[in-house]
Amino acid sequence: MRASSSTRMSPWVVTIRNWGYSLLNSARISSVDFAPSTASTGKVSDSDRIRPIRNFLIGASGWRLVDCRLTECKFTGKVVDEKFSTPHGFPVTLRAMENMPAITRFAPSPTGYVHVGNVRTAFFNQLLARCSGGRFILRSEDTDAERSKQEYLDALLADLHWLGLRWDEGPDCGGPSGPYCQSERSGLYEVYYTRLIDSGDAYPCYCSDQELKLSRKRQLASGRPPRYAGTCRHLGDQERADKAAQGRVPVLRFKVTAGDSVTFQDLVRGEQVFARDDIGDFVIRRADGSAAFFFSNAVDDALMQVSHVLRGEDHVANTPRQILLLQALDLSVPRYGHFSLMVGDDGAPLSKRHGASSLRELRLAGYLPGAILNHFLRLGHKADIDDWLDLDQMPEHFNIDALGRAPARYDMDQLRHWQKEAVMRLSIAELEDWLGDSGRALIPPEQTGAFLELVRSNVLFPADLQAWVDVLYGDLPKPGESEQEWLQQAGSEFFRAALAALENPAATLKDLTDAVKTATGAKGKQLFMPLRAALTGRTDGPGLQEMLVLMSADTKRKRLQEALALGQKHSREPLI
RNA sequence: GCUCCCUUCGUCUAGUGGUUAGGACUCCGGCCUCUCACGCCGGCAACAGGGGUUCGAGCCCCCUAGGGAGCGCCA
Repeated sequence: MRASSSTRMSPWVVTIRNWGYSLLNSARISSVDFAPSTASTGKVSDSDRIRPIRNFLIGASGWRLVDCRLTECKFTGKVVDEKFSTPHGFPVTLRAMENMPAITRFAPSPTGYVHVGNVRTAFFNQLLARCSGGRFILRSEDTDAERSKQEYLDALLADLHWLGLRWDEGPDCGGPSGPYCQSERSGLYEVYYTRLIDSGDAYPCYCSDQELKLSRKRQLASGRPPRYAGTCRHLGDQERADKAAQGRVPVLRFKVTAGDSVTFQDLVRGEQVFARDDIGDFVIRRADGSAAFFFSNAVDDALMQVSHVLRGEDHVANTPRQILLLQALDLSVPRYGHFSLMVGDDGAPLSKRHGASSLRELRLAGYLPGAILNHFLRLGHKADIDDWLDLDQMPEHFNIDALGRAPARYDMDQLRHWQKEAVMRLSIAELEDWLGDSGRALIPPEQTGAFLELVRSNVLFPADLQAWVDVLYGDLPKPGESEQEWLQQAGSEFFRAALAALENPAATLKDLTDAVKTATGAKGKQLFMPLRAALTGRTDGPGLQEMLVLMSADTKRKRLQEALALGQKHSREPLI
């Protein structure tokens, strides 16, 4: 969904909080809406936006104002602050944020089926792009030739597509900044390696795996954090030649020189400060010549003009490295935002034992895209409404400021709730897909629609639907305990009477109950439950009359006969 | 080991010094109803603990506990 910011001018919402000692003053002004009066003239300047609000505030002289913020915008753009004082001398800050299109990306490694945590990342990035009228890019980070597989990339694209996500640029659809697989971009990286080497920001490192491990161990043992010791930093040409002559193949390391700390404004966590001493020199090109994550990820973001990098918390500490790298290369630095990771229902990191951890598994289990999306929209993110949202409505309810900093538990109860909602919104055609060939074969075509409408509120997954197909058109499973109880309680007279009423194939539920009532005197639950149990094999489900209409006379007769047989076998026949 | 981050009902969360701490899911009760579900109405249920600061703390500061992340030729 694309919305240009000029046509999408919803009223600005101003929240005003008052401040004072008196309880009489403790009421809260909720919010005030301002329709931008100059919207029709096209471009609206910031001062035009702020003026009516300021006039209002000054007019509201009964209030002591501390802070007044414009919160209409969905994400942080250019921030315009205007400070002034009320007649009471309290300072007021107006903060207007100008909407800017965000170019976002999702950059997975195709080393397996896409994990639900990554799916949420992709989803949030798409929402951020859509809510600002920007672009969403999909980039495959397949630099690890060992683990990356084409089949996983195909599966990833298919699964995300199934979910309903759409990207404007990607490996399957191309785009202006291609190629979109890093394995095909190595040529592009050469110029940047060279630039870093020439500027002295990168150097070859000949340390072996063992040497590095040993060094790390030593540092750890002496209570210091494990960092690259800088062994190869100051190697002279001769030393390098010697190492090379020994057959050592160097990696390329980025040099993090001592200096001021690296600072950036995180979109969700606020200011982040990292001491340069805490960042060791890191590898940007492996011995086999392939690009390391820090490098290719950051360089590609810049080359693809990504404006906002929204990713999981696990990348926070990577960010200063990437910023340093981009600055050294004189490439543009995107805004970064790190939201909390998703954890299992026990608070531990998501893993196999928490059940479905890949999107593929959820899909196979029968979960619907809308259910997953509605759940994710509210996991670690506060949507401004609790009701169901269609995918195309979601961008306007996404807010980067509403992203959480605390880990969010992935809760199946909540997912099931959204699944229920999703099933209720399925079209008949979509429900029909759930039937499968075996189900379709059993149902008379003219009844399909009525059947699906009838049972949908009792269905969560395709298997449930299949069960109802069997109830109405197929064979019943062995009756459960509570069903048996009802059948035995009713006795044979009960079912003989029902069977007699079925002589008329068009007999309604009322016809049946009338006949049984007359014969046995049963009423209420004693009357209906045995009938339900006998005819459907279960004590729950849609309206019995509605089901009877769809069932064939044969089926009904057969089931009553079975109930009769069971009743005769088990019940104590009346002595008279 | 070191650095950083997080902690409000069982769960997802609202909350930016004065709130009867709000909503959603789950659960329970009621209505509807032949049953279950749907729907509607209602209920249970939380500020991790301890110290400060303040007239007043869920919100600010410190400590403790618990959880998470990072410190790779993984991404």
